[in-house]
Amino acid sequence: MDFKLLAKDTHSQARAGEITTAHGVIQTPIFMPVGTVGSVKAVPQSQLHKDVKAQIILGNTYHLYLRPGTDILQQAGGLHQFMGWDKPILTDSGGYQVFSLAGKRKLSEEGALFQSHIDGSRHMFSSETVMDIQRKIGADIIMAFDECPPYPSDYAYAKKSMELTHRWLARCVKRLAETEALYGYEQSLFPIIQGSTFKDLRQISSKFIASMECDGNAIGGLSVGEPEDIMYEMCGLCCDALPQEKPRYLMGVGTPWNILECIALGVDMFDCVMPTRNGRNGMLFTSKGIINIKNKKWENDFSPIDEGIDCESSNFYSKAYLRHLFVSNELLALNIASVQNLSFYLHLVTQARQHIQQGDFKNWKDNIIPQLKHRL
RNA sequence: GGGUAGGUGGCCGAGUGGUUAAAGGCGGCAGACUGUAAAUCUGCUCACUCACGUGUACGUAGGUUCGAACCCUACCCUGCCCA
Repeated sequence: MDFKLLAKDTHSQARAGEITTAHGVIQTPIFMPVGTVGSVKAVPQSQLHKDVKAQIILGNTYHLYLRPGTDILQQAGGLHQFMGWDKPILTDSGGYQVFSLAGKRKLSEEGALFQSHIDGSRHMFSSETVMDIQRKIGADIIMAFDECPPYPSDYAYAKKSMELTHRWLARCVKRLAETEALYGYEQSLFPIIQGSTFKDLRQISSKFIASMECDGNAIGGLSVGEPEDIMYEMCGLCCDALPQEKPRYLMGVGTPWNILECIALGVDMFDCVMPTRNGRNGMLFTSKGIINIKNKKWENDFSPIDEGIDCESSNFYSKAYLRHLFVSNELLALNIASVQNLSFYLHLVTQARQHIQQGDFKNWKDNIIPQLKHRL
């Protein structure tokens, strides 16, 4: 994997760059749609290409391991082949499931003992198993196994958890070095900064993560319920401590304005379930603001969903029609809303990139954010 | 004409003397959702009042009772069966 820094904003830390992987180029800053189980929910691969213009998508190690399982993925020749996606893929390690499935797991030095949310069966996830599974999935970018502590966490717990994540990281790096890619192309490991909302822990973690000299670095443990300003503070602090010449990935963030603010702090990559999940629940992100399409006020609004972006379904279908599909529980609603939101997110980061290259990103961002937050 | 079952809030449907402004579902109106256990979850949904509360409500009209959606009488209406 290769990262080229192409431009820097004049009044912020925002950067424009280019990541080159075995499956193609990613122009940063970038938003990566989440496709947990090998599917960006409700959106076919063809639309990810044509309408959303996704450059890279996410998969999840924990979920793919449980279903369809590594045997099937290996037989298919890896996740790219299996799902018919020839652009880059990033897999999360299952570290987030250590957090979100907290009730179904036991932590130890060795790793996390999970109870499957599907059938209750028990599975041990460790640095080694997670690296091996990600070899079999075959994503271009793979994530280190980490613990994502909840918010709020007390200092002692946050420190202990961070140190565990660091020890797990060392094991991930070692395991990856001892094994080979299965499908003939390189896989890059990204380590993850933790440290909850404590500045000194974030500093320590950033330094440690950077010292591993991986191809890129990730900021984890944010957007788990903490106030936005704390998230920005932690994010900025991590970015400042990370090397310039490597991509920075802020995991799980966020709203459109979160993304712009964090681009300004120096983040290059984002992922979030918000555009897809909230879309399926009737919340639309558009270039004019936020729409709850189930609300009665859209009943007879026959204007296009969002004319501000270059996406066929956003221009073709009306708000009134999409509302009708939601109210009628029609499956097409889920697709249109998800495609709208993802297209908007990708459009937003593309615009951000252009403004960074022009050097006026900060000004543009400050002007556009009130509009992004505006509820229509 | 005879018999029989039944008429409950926008709809369907529980409830058969007090704890019932009336279960539950649907429909309706809002809100939440941030490395996906999520096509999910949470409120509200008779009227007036910020609220305490008050007033109307279980086909209609009477009656019994301290007290009725629930018991009695008459009437109206609906489904089904027989002529």
